Amino acid sequence: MTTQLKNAIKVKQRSKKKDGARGKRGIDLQMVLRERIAKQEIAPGGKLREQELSTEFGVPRALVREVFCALEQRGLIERIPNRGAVVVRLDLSQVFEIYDLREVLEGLCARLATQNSSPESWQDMVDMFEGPMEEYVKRGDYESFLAGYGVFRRRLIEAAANPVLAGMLDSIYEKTQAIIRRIIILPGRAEHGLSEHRAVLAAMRRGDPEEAERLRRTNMRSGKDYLKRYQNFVLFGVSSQLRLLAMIRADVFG
Amino acid sequence: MTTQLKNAIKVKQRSKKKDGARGKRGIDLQMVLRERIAKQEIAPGGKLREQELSTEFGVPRALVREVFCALEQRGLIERIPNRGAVVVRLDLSQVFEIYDLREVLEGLCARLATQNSSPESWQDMVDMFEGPMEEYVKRGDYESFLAGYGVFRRRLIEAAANPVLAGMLDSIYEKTQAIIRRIIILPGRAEHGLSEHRAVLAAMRRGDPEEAERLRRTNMRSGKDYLKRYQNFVLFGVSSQLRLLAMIRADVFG
DNA sequence: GAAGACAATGTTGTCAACAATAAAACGTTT
DNA sequence: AAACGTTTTATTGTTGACAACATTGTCTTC
Repeated sequence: MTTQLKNAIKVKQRSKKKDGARGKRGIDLQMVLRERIAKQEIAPGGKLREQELSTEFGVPRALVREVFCALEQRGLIERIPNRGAVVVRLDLSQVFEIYDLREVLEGLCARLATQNSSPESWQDMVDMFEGPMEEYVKRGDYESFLAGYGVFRRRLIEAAANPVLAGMLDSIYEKTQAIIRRIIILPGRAEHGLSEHRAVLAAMRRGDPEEAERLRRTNMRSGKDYLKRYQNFVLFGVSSQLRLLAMIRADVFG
Repeated sequence: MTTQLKNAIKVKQRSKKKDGARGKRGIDLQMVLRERIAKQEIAPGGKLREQELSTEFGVPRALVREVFCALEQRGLIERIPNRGAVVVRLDLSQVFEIYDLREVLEGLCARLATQNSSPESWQDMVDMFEGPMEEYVKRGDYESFLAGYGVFRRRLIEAAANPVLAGMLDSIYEKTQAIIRRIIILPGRAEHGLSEHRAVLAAMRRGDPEEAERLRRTNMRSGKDYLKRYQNFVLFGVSSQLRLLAMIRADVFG
């Protein structure tokens, strides 16, 4: 019976190095596909063929299949019986539903983050939103703005220290990423968002969790309102850019 | 090219009947396993062998594998490289994390449900919580109480009409189900819960979404507080029943 | 008698071939 | 020329065998 104990020890020692190495390829493939879907490199409704991906990435078809299973659970693709996998097409109502969810989840995230960390630790974020981010908005450099926002968001999630919450936020954020890129170019949205983020950060900087949650929620809700207002232009994309410009003029000058 | 059109029409006609029939076996297996895990028929840390399930249910091993993938995504099992799948073991901190989530999600659910339905439609629930449920609590019939609560909860989710929210609530509820069965037997918890549910229902009955959300959140939070108070007894189960009884006496008479 | 190497066993991961299905193309009939 | 049934093709779903791996038990050595 001593051998058993000994073996158990050996296992403990070995179990660490391999932990991360496993499904590596599978995770890689999943990440690539999630990115492609988020950036709409594969259009909504587009097909994903098993063999195609299998050969492209040099992984067994069974692995592609598993990745499909994971993506299906995340709600990014839909698998129909003998027809294969297609990227899900978000309709308007679903987007609003997701915004309702983001409202409460991001709110909770802000509250937890404020509770779990010292007020001073947010100073660098305050600085970022005072300086660089303001520049990005003025210049219309939305990519940099989004990148900065991404950093802020990840800091919040990390500080909240709630893995399940983190998973949920990830899974719905990637669904709306395509939409966000269209909202942010709307007239005044970036400026509005900037000041809202500053308000949230101010509450966090002074260590007020409840207020941070409340402000984050109104932030999300205003994003939803923007979407509601300009929904036609956001959803039907490039074809309506001209009409959008006309509407902006009417909105600003009218 | 007319043939193409014709075929397309044929497809539309046929596509309905088969939609639900597909992954039926897979979904079946998934449901069975989720139930077993929720009811702790498979203990936390227990192994799930692919071949074993494959033969037991008469399904191909690949299907078992897919189900495992889905369960892993839901966070019910964990798959380690070449060792197989084990039921995840919830530690205390995770349970509290999940309660934070339930607080905001069930709150949102109550708000949406109130917004989307007429106040009168909740009358039957009010009646249930006034009459039968009170009886169950008095008799200590916790199974019936839980069943009634389950009905209420499903009505809320259905009325909220937000599929993504529904999915999230399901996925975290089944994780806590085992815990809930231990909380409800705590001194005074069922009575407390009953009056809180009544308060939520009253707000819904008079069509006040914000108040319904607020009350539902305090309801969840009080559940969390109960858990925090009696955590030692809840987590370590039967072995501490005697100590629990002693504590109840101290709590009630002391 | 304990420590380490080594083979034995069972389980998962991978792969390739086959069957089932659905969409499309084709040909026939009216 | 349109409607219908049949065949063809492409793709997924399934099956079984095999390889890789981890764990356990045994054996040798000190």
